[in-house]
Amino acid sequence: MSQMQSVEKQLRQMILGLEIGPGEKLTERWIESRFGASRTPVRAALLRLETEGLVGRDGRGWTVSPINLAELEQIAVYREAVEVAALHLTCALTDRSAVDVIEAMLDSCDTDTPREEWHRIGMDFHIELARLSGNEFLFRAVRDAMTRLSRARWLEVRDEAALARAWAEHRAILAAARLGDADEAARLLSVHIVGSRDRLVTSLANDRRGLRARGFAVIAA
Amino acid sequence: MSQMQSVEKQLRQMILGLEIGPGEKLTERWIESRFGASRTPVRAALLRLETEGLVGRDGRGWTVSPINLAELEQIAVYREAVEVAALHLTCALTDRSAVDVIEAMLDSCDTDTPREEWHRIGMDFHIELARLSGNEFLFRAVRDAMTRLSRARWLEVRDEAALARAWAEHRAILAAARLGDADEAARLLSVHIVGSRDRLVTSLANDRRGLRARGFAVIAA
DNA sequence: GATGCCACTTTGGTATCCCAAAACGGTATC
DNA sequence: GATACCGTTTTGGGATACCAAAGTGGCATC
Repeated sequence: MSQMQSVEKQLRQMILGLEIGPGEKLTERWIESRFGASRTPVRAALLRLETEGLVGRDGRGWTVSPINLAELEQIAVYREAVEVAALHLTCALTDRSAVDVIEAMLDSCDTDTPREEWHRIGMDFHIELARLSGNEFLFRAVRDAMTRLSRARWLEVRDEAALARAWAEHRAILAAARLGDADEAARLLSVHIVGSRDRLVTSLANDRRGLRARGFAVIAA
Repeated sequence: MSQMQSVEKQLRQMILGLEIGPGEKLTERWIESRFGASRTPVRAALLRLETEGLVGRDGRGWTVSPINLAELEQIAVYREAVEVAALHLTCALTDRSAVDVIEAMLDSCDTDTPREEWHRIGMDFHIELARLSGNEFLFRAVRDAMTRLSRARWLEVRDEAALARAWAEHRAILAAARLGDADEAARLLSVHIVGSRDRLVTSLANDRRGLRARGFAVIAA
């Protein structure tokens, strides 16, 4: 793997894993020494992460994107549009057996499963469901949206009740999709996305003080 | 403006204007000498254009993305999802007077207007309409989708009848939006997008031979 | 004439150097 | 103690040097 890909991957992982806090300043030289690469691949990685919305410009320098509650709300609307469209396509397929694979993903989580797994699979559910549509653009849109939501979702995953609820909703969506009931599946998906957004924004707004205390920049809605 | 932005802008313009043909090979050294910049800004520009889908990797090197009919069809589905969602938001606004500005854009085109203007305004109609929604993600999705469609649309703009039809459909969409009739506006928009896609793919499939003769790579649906 | 092979060239990936501008820090001044 | 000023350091943007690998062309061979 090229250095550029390596730096990009590791830096993304650190940002998404909150090892580098939202709002934190980044310098190309720090990344360079941290990962043992020269500035050329570092700059390439930063340019990519910028288009993903994970880092941004702060004047002349670089900053890890803050958690932005207004942005989270807009992403939910965006997700609703693209995920519902993808789900309609999937329900129109004659062979919808692939939903079983996604159901198996959900099943693989139990009480012994670490938080990181719940977090990842909660996102992959939506991403893989979108992939089934066969539309590359809808798929990428969902994947990119989930990436942007990833950091904020670390909070939701700490709430057992919210997690159980999300999994139940995921299963209901799959059940409707398996039957080919596009309208019902889409309705359930919309409710799920809007509900998740509300719970997420509410708990973030409540925890805002705590997040700030951890040095995380949080921008209000 | 930085060299990077300058190179990116000029290269994008050359690609979108078909001055560099779809499928053509690019070397960093050629771009470097063509625009009088060093490889650093050239590289940054290529990385950006790659995320826009205008250039891609061909093994180790760079290639101007070919015209891909299958991709055009998928983009239409994606556009339909995001543009309809944006239009619903716009129709829900209490102040929809901004649609008049968009109508004025359409009015500015007459028989004396050069093809380039029709082409640009035909895209801006959709982009600006999405911007009215106030949702940054829907807006960017539409803008990026139109960018990807831009090159293929050069063909449609040569067809007077198609142009007149598109403009009439644009006006009908605005009329429904002005009244706040979201469902009717969305229906008209869907019909417009699907119809445009069909006409575009059909004429591209027909002209495929001619395009190939001009050295343009065209990938079938 | 077709084909395999080798030397040379070109190319993207990387490291490093230079520069102007911005950020920082210390000091003198009020 | 606050503040304005100036020299130093740091930083991102750009240019260039170097390298390994892929590509190219010509020559020898069959």
